[in-house]
Amino acid sequence: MDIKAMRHSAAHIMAEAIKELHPNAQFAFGPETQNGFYYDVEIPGGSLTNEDLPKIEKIMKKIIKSKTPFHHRDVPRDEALELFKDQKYKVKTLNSLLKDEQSVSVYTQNGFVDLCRGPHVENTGNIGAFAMDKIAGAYWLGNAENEPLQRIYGICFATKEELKEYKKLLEEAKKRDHRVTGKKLDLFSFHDEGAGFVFWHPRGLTLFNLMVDFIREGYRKLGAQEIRTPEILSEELWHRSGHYENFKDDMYFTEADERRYAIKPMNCPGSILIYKEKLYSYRDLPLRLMEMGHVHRFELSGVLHGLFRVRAFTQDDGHIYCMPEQIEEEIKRFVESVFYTYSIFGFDDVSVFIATRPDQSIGSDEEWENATVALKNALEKNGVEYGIKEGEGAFYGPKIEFNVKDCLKRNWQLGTIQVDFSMPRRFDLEYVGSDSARHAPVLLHRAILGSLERFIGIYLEHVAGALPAWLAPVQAVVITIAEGQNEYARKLSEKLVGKGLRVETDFSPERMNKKIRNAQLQKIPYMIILGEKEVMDKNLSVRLRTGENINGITVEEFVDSVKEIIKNRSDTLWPE
RNA sequence: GCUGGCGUAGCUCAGCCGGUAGAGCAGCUGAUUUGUAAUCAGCAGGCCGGAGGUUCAAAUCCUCUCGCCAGCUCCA
Repeated sequence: MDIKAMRHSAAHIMAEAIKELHPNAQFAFGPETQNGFYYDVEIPGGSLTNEDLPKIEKIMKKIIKSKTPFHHRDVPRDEALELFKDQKYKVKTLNSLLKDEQSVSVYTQNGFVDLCRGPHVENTGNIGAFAMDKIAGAYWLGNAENEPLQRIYGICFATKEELKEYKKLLEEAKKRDHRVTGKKLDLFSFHDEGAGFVFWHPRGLTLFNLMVDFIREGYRKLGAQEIRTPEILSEELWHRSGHYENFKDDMYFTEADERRYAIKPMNCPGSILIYKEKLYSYRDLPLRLMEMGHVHRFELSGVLHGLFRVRAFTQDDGHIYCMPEQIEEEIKRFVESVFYTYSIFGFDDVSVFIATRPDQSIGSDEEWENATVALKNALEKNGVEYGIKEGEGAFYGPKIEFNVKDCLKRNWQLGTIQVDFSMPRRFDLEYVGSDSARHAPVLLHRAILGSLERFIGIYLEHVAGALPAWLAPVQAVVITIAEGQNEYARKLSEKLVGKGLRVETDFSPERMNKKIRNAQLQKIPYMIILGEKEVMDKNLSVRLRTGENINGITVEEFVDSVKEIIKNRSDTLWPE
């Protein structure tokens, strides 16, 4: 059965139910979604509330039970205008989107008529499992200047089992919320004094820095050299780069000595200034620079969301200056690096897209065409399958996007590599070719994780806070059973720290059980339990976070095993 | 930014058709010295996000403001 048709049909049934409750309800659009459907409605002089959802659901069930057929017919536009004369949004649609159509498609069930292209299921009985979900605000045509509407969401699946599974995933996602994990594991916080700005706590910053180390290592392997550029640069620079006219509303500005400055929302202009420091030969290219660039963007208050959407973040931002014929090779190397990096984090389901020219953009048609073809060629020659995202490129050039699926099957866009012919021209970038003439290099913008902050949020949810040994801010905690072992524990801990491990001790006057519980809640990978026995035998009893016990090993055996796990960036805690 | 909801102890939350605040956990103190996810008891802790207003009286009602949450829109 076509799940899309089913969900879309469910939207019609919901509309019929709403019309039963509110005969004068005005319906806008009601499409299917990834997990169900919604319908945008306006209740003249009133509104729907959460209490209405069960009522709607009840009526929908009745309609489904009736197994009423969906009738399809094509009617002339004039007739449709008459038919929908009481539905102002349908009339608007007929007079805009469908204004050139001779006849339009109409579906009817139970006397409820809707302007709709279809397709639909045969009858209302063909709806699998559904549930009303929530009510949210929306606007006609998604524009806040237009009429406010209410978007009524439902979820719908072919079977009850799938619906149940989906609800379980939602619950699981709620449990894994990185904002909660961040608080519980004492990683980061947010404060009213700076909405959208992350405060990294000691443990969170340890994680952050370990991530940075790993990314740096990857970029080094790609032959990139790290730079750092200022966060405040003159406003004029941003006019030149084109960022000002495209994003001035989303930028922070400041002033000093009567000169206007912008807090950088992007790293490329800074990198470009370094490139312009000297004249490069074609032999120097590709020149690969990278920067852990801290950028500020004045995001709308309503979009802020934990680490996912912040107003200041760190990009693993790379800029490659190369000749056009080098693009393919650079993309090839980058793609390999991206897949490798994601696999280390346990993201094995990666999809690739090419995003093409958006409405608001700079550069000539020819440049866009060339750049887009270059991206396609690079992917095709490397056997990478990809989809197309029409009009979703950057304003200066097309891009390849890398999406991963996490363990809850949610999609996240992470990495990107973008071809840019525009910026080099705007900044008069040059290199001397083998023909002794000066040419403009191509600029490739690339990022593997995109935003470190956002990636950490995604990853925390992916692993539910249980960080692998190589990333755990505290790798092991030494837990004593009685005070008598504290001195020995202190020495042991110091020894382990000396070996390069991140180890803490728990000397709190609590029982061992409580200390273990606390360590478990902190998701610390290794708990070293010290009692009289271990002190006597000079060996260790290790409890893994998974609950498994490794008893009677020497300190050396422990260190070697953990170091091997860390070196391999393994997601298991103990060697096989 | 827009629509709707929310803001009470360090944390999670109760109290809210008005009569100046409560629980659990965490913290502190004392007792307990304990073998793989919470020992017991006591103590302390809050200008109820901020500013105005209504009222004899405001955590509770109203206005504004800041922040958070769910969406919309946006994302170089």
